[in-house]
Amino acid sequence: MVHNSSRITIHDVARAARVSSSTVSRAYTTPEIVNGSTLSRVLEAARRLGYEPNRAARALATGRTGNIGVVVPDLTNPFFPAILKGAQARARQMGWSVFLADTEEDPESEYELVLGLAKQVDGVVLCSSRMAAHHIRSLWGSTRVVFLNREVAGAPAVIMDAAGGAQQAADHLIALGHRRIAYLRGPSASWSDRERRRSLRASIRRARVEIVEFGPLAPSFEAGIQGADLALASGASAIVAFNDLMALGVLSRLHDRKVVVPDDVSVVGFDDIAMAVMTTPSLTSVSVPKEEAGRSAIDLLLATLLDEPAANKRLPGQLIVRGSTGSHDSSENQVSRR
Amino acid sequence: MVHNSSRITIHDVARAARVSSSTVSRAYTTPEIVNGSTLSRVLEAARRLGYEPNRAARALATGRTGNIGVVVPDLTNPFFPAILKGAQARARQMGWSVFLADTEEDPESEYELVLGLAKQVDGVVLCSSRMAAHHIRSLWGSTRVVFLNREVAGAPAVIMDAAGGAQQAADHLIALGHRRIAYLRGPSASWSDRERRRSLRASIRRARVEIVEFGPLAPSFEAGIQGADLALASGASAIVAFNDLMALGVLSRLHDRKVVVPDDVSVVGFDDIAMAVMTTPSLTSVSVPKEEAGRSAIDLLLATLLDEPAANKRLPGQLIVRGSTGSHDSSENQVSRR
DNA sequence: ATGAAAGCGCTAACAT
DNA sequence: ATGTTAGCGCTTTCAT
Repeated sequence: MVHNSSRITIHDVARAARVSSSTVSRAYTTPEIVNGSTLSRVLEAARRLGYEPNRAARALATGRTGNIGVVVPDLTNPFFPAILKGAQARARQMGWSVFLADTEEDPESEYELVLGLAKQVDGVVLCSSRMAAHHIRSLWGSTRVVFLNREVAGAPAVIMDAAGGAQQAADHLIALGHRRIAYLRGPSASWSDRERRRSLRASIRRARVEIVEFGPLAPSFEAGIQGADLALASGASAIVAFNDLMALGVLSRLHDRKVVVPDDVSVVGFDDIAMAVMTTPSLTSVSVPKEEAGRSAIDLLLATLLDEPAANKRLPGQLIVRGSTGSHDSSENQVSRR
Repeated sequence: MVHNSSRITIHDVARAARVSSSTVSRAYTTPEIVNGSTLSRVLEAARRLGYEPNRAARALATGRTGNIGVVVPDLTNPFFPAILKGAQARARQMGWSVFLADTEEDPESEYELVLGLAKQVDGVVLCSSRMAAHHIRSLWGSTRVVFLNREVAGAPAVIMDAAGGAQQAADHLIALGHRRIAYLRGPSASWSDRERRRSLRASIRRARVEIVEFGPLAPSFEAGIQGADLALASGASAIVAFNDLMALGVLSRLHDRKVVVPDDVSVVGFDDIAMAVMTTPSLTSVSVPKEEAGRSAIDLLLATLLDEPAANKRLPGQLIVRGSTGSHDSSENQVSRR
């Protein structure tokens, strides 16, 4: 019976504070233009009554929801919860709520999903988006979009320097003496995958090594198992996997196949386990600041939403944050990884 | 400039279909009471114009948001993303959106958070809630609540038979010959932890074993490391950890301390890795259907929201789904784990 | 079965 | 600096 939520309205507060409802409204939206004493009177009354603005009403009146969406390919991939955690925390801190969506690694449903989300949010963060380019373009009219770990011409993005990581991994393996390195690819629609392949191939020019690629593969534990077999069959002595989940699959498979010859096989994943050398199971982790990335994405999105200049800025570490407008030469985007 | 979202309203559709806006509204909310031909005419017009009801307006008019909140202690704990994934998928499938919140394992902020969420959602799913009992009670007036892995008298809940799992683990270890078993406790506010301790202690009566407890500890990898040291110092030959994350920490620590004596130490965690025996690193996983649990929680919540009887029902496997009203004797709640 | 009209709680011109 | 007035887009009596 009792609609206990948001029971008391702006009018109740107005009455209690002996002002009009507009003043109460202003006290919340533009406190700087209301008289100091009236302001405190209103706020006090609101506090006393336990008033909280009704989000739906506000959304209807302003056209802004106060919500943002975060879209990930697969929540089960440990890479994304960390990002999501950072994003959610920051959003809340700024007074925004986050809607969550999991695309199940499907580019098509990612598009549908975001389209649906668009109606309930002011903007979305697309993490490791697999969306087709033309869909991305058609999205632009519906809502604000910030990408995380995907570069799209002219779109604001937070990226984790995938190329730099791959290069670092390759150098590491080459230094260990590996001359035939297998790369287990991720999803074909993955921007990070393209970057890593490019970077890996570039290392061929820097050293006498061979890169053998397998895939595209699903970014999963199971695919890692499969990839391990492929890689071993190819005679590679080192394996670079698209992400941690695959790397773990590789490790598991190597173990099952009793591949324990010291320094024989190295495995590298790209999330937390950036360096996982089989024979030294204490993993050297070159951890990417995922929560930080999530937070940055929110900051970038909010900047976009508040129509602040969204100035191009660079954050500490290997994160690259870019506004949508900046014309950036490529050297600017190559931030070395430390 | 162009507000591309939800541009066209119910009136546009009404005009196009030559009916009143009320009829259009009815076509969406109570199609059964509108004439078949008018209905299809309206729907067709809506489709043609690409009409989508405005959620904010609907929320304002009805008082229902169409959103539900899912609250977890820590997204970084791999246990929760899986649940969340299931929950989110089911919610979307039923036309609901999910708001996400991470409490950072803090009971106080969990309460504040849910209180905040309550205004934007029709109900919440509290996963492994650490909330104080009196806060839970005071919440009842604000929003509908369904618990996941926590029993609260009279509250609807989906639980994963923590006690049964612990018993199974203990029996397993006892069968292996262990006589001094360490239990690394989880957070003190955890219902699952209480259940497991209770169940573990019960095993003392079934066999001549000793249970030594350590904690409460944070449900983290780091705490697992710490716990491993404590357990080893106590002379225990088997370690049961509150959850997978801790178990992994234990495994890591044991490895670092070169505890590799065959059959010397066993480690058991409770999430995916229900049975992880050190000397047989291929983990025997008694996986709990986490996504299924998430889905069930949504189903239960929606049933509550739709004022359907929320009949007590039991799902396949070790999941126990309970409505809020059922007076259940304890034997009913003890569902054996398979 | 359908239409007319009031109103959900808030914001945003437009006065003053 | 504050009050008045119209809506925002939908649902929902109440008529018909």
